[in-house]
Amino acid sequence: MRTKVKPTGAELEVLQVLWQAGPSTVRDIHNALRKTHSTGYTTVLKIMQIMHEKGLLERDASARAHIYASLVTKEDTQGQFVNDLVSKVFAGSTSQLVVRALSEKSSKKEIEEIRAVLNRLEGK
Amino acid sequence: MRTKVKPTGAELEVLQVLWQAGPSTVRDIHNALRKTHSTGYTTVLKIMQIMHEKGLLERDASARAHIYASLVTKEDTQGQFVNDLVSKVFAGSTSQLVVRALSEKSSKKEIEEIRAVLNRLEGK
DNA sequence: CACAATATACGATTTCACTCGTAGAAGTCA
DNA sequence: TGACTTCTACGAGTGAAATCGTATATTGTG
Repeated sequence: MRTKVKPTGAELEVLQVLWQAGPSTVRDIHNALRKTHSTGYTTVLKIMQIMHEKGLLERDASARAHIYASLVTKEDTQGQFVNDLVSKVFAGSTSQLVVRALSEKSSKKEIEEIRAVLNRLEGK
Repeated sequence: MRTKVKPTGAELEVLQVLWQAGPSTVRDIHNALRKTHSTGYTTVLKIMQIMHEKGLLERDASARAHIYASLVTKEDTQGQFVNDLVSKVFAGSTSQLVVRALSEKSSKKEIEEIRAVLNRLEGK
């Protein structure tokens, strides 16, 4: 059963860091995001608190600096976004999404990667 | 050159109707949306006025009931959403998006459709 | 012509995402 | 201990999206 909560843009960025770095403090996340963004510390704190309320993150509050961890996987979340896009923009057709994705950007390397995925799926 | 304005959710629904039905009045759009939604007439009107201001729609105001038409194509708009998703959720990797899309839903028919697209892109 | 129906225009409201400032608790260290 | 630093909690403000009510103009109809 998949989570019903779809992360917002800012929440997604927090999740990206957590997926990559594992359980982290607000300070950790803020430092990671600082490299590309200019959001204040308390902003990140607030977002993570809300994510905790929503059930996106779990929190270990035993230390002074709470440690947050993601409760949703990268795969599930990506799937959520894909399904949402397919239903809202592509009338439910996954293949239409793929067609559009391929005609937007299509390096030879990516096309080969995708062909390999297809072969794997069909081989079963 | 592609438009920079990304339609919102409600705006997208108006566009879907316009792409399918061609130039229409607010009444037309509202009737079409009524089947699945329960938004009031003036809500649709307001949204379309804003879309006109944003440059998403053109408007023929010569008759009393203005006739609106889309200024953006379905293909460009779909591409906008796909590119946005790829950059925000898939770290810029189109193939990762495709992989995820295929593992979410993958009927045999859709896989074949996608393979056909790949063949066309690669020049066979 | 007068009335009802229907159009646009405009503004107010609500909700949500995001932002940040400030207060106060809890550690750090000279 | 006292002065900093670094946490969390909390509330408030901003802006965008979406909603709808009301006013006013125009059209059609009896």
